[in-house]
Amino acid sequence: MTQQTHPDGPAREHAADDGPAHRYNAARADDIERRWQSVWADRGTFVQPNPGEEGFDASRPKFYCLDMFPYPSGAGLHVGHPEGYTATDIICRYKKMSGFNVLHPMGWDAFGLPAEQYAIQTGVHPAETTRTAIDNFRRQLQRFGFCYDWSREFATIDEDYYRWTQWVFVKIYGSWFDTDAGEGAGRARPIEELVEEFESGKREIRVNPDAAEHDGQVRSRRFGAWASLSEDDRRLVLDSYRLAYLGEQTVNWCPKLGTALANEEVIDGKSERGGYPVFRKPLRQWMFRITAYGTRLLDDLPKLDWPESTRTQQAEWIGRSEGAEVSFELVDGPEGAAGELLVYTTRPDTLFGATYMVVAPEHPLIEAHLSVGAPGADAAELMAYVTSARNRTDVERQESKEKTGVFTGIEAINPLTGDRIPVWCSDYVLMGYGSGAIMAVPAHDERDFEFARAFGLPILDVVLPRTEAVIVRAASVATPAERDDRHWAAFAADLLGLMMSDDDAAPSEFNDRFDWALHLVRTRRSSEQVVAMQTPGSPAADVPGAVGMNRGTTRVVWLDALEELGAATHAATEELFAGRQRAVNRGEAYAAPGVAAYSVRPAEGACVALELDGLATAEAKERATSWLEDAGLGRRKVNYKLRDWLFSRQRYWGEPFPIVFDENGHHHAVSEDSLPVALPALADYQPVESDEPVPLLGKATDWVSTTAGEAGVPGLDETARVTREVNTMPGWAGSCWYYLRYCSPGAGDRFVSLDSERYWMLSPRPGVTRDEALRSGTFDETTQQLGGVDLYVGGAEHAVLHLLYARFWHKVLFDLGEVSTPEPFHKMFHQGLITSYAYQRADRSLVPVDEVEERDGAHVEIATGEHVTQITAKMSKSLRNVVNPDDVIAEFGADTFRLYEMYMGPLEQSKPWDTRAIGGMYKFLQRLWRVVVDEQTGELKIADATDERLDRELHRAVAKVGDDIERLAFNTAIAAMIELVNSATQKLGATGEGTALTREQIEKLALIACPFAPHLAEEVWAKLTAGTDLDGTLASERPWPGYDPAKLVDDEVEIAVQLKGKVKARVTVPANLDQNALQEMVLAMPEVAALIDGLTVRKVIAVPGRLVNIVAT
RNA sequence: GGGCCCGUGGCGGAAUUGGCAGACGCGGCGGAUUUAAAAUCCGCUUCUCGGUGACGGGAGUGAGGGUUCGAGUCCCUCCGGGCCCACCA
Repeated sequence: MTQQTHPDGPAREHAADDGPAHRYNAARADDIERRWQSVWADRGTFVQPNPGEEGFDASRPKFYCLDMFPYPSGAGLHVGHPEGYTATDIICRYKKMSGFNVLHPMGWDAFGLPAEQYAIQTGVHPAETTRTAIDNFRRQLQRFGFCYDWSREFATIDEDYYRWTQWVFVKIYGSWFDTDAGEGAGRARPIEELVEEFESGKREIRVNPDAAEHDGQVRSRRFGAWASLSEDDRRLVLDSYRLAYLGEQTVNWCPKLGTALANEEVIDGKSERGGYPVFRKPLRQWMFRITAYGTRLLDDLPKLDWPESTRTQQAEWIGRSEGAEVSFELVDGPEGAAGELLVYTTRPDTLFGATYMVVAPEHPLIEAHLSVGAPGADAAELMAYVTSARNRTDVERQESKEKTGVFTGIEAINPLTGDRIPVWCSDYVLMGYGSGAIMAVPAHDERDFEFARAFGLPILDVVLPRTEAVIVRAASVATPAERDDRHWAAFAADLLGLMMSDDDAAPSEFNDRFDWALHLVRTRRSSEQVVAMQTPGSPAADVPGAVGMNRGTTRVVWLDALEELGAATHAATEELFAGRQRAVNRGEAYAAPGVAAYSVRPAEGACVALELDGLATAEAKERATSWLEDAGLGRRKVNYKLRDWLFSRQRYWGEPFPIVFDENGHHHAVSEDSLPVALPALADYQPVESDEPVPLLGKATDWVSTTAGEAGVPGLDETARVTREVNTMPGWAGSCWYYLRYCSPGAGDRFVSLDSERYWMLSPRPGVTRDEALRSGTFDETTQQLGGVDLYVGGAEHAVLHLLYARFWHKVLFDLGEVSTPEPFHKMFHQGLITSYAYQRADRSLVPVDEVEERDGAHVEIATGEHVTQITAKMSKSLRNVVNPDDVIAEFGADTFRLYEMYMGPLEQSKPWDTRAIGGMYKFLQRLWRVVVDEQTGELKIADATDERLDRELHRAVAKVGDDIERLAFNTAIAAMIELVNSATQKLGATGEGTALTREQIEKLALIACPFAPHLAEEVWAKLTAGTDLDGTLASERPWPGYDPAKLVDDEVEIAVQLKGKVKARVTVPANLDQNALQEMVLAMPEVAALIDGLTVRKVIAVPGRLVNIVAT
């Protein structure tokens, strides 16, 4: 007998059994669920009025709970969608029952590449396929009985919505980032204010020095009075400040998708969508100056209640680093080019060791140099290298980390050593970061080291590794006893351990720190920081006098030190004792006594001497930077990995830009009241696969070519010919602000109504009244919270995409006074992935689930009989383990589905789908039903008398379910209800015909079950209240039930009696005993006395309610 | 290569603050009911040793060590798995 075990195996028969007339089964569930869903819809149960609207209750606190709105695809909902949606549904229902005004909306993220790709495949217009998909998604979501306020539904493709998306773009376009405003952190201001500052002379007229799209030459240009400037010059300056600008930059170009992509959309050098190759290509595109917000996006992260991993990911993506920009003088630089090469470094302290320089293939210096024939280099070779680097995809660039490069023929001068150093060209330097050029310090940078080794460039040590530094120093101070062969290793290792510890008490200067460590080692004081190494068998234990740090570094330090001092280098140690010098690389020598972290060579020809000897890295960096600034050779600089956000796509299915170009090619924003710029209905939306961007909207020639009057461009003559921008916005645009629109989806005069936005987004926090929060502006100093959506649930895959983009838009809107909070999402939660079982052969290849069966408890591939191992994998078509929610609902009902997904495990964890386990939840609901409903008659089964034990369990369940919902632990909440129902079932007796719960108890049970299985709960509630005062009320509208705290504690508790930590007995004692009384009572008990008979009691630990631990020997 | 997270029965998981490990569910085994089956209800189900049995002994949260009266939980090392980032100077 074999058994199918794969998840989507044959339908389970028990789900469709006949049974008694009123049994809870799939047919009944279907009937109940559809009936209550239409009742909720008809009554508008989950319609939440806004402030000022009829039915709005201002006395209630608010709760804004947001789901990531889905991207409606043709495939319909998969089982991952309802996981997060059920979780928020439970919370919202609970919050509503607990007296909150709950905003819980749903809508559709409907513009974007996949819909367009799908349309191209099927030949059906994306507008049509998307609408069909939305209808299907809505039907599926409504079948779950989710408590969305459907009156707030919208799709990002609605003209009424994207009109405002375009409006936000115009706002950002019309803004600049004033780095001096906003208490030093910077703030967006309207561009008109910048013009005023230029006109009045308050601000020097020059190109924005932080603008990534301009090189140093443009940046250093000087301009005359504003009134005297040409239109082109004014635009050059203003555009360099605009937060949305047209910039020629090296971008990610994906020929297969026929569009450019943002950095965030490129993963491992391939497009996030489709996995197609991506090239670097200079293109003129719409960009957002998100880099201007780098500091604020980073600084506000710790104030958010977000998963640590997501905050870390964003912080790393923003990638702030502090360093210096250093100018290197070029020897015989190309004509016309500035005679300097600017680099960015985080280690200005290693400037002594810069033995060559590298520029990116796209660096302007190369272009200029080639244009004059690249003297000093093989011009053909250089040209070939630059060309091939450009034609390589990112994948190809990353495939081999082997360093390639060409000497440019140019030389520069190291300002500290005065050495002439060569300038190379290599693609390991990226044009997009820093200045696209580096000073190479091969001794202390792994990449520079590899490059230097590959091309035979000099390597010069300038930072003495800590370990070496300590050992060298130790050798110079060691007493004869310490130099004793047996003690030397221990002595040096102890010093190392202390030097490398992160102890706060340790001095920061290398020399002081060394003395501190030396003192501790010599006095052998067992302070809190220093504990003896007690590991038997460890190397330390064999070394006399060993002292180690009880820290993570101990063992590492030890092994390092022993290796350092062991067989390999013992001879070198001997040399140190002899006071001989230690050679390093090119024959440079460290001074023997007093050697510390740094070794400095005299700076031949340098104007000022830079002394770094003995400094720790942080201090050396600081001193080097100051020196550079004093010498006029560089400046302090903060850099970000974050690049400006490429915002245009050459595709059809997206929001058109509200931008036109006049006959001079100047861009103009469309006026607010001319919005929306409607997407033209293109019949031919086939993309053109090309090496050059061919925006599809170009095909709509009538639409593209229009007049200023037609397009609604203020400041131009009505009849002036203008051309529309033919790029479209990326799929992210609509999701950047949808959570705001939900606050007032119908608002016609504003993107969101002021009052609604303030109410739903600016939450009063615990201890702060709403009025106080409003008065204090936006930031709540007391709780350090920034307001925003109270709970946002969605996948972790958006950590650096949607969640970063939305924060950026929100901050701009905040700066402009359009929204009241600096952050959009206060609390973020990621639901885990729902995976599925799959099977793996011995060679790790995968087998689809339907080709595997279970024989004698082992999984076997049917075709070959080969044993396979069960693993978990992402659901995929090829593994044939995708589960369709519609099928599951048809077989068990939505309540069972909801319960099952919530019961699988912690919400944030990824969990495998197990079709067999669904039956468990189905049976639970059947039992719950049977406990209160007579399966023969359909009448309620109401007990006359309260069973005290059962009542305690009920109160406990009420308390636990409420607590567990608050902390999003739905699995344990459900377990508590199962336990209660199981107890009640037992009370029914063997025949199942008895009664278990009183009317009041059934009420409570129905109410706590309501957030989880709302349809079943309503049905029970309706039966219960028929003919009473509450007739016609809904369970969903009732308050969350209370419980009696007195019923949570028992009079007596069973505690464990431990003897030396081992449980030896269990005794029952009164629950209210304090520690002393408990100890006395337990020790006096005969069974305990027997335990300790003949032993001496050394110590007794009594923990009331838990245990008594007796230490006796 | 770097960062983050996780290892608990045959499986999913529970143990909220360092205090009786394995709640609850799946699967499995046994029983009641039934002409029979399904469904339902009840019981058992970490491993191991001893005992016909009620029961008793021992071990046990990836491995090893540490702190503690007491460790799944805290610290260290190692092993295994997952996720994210990845030439960012």
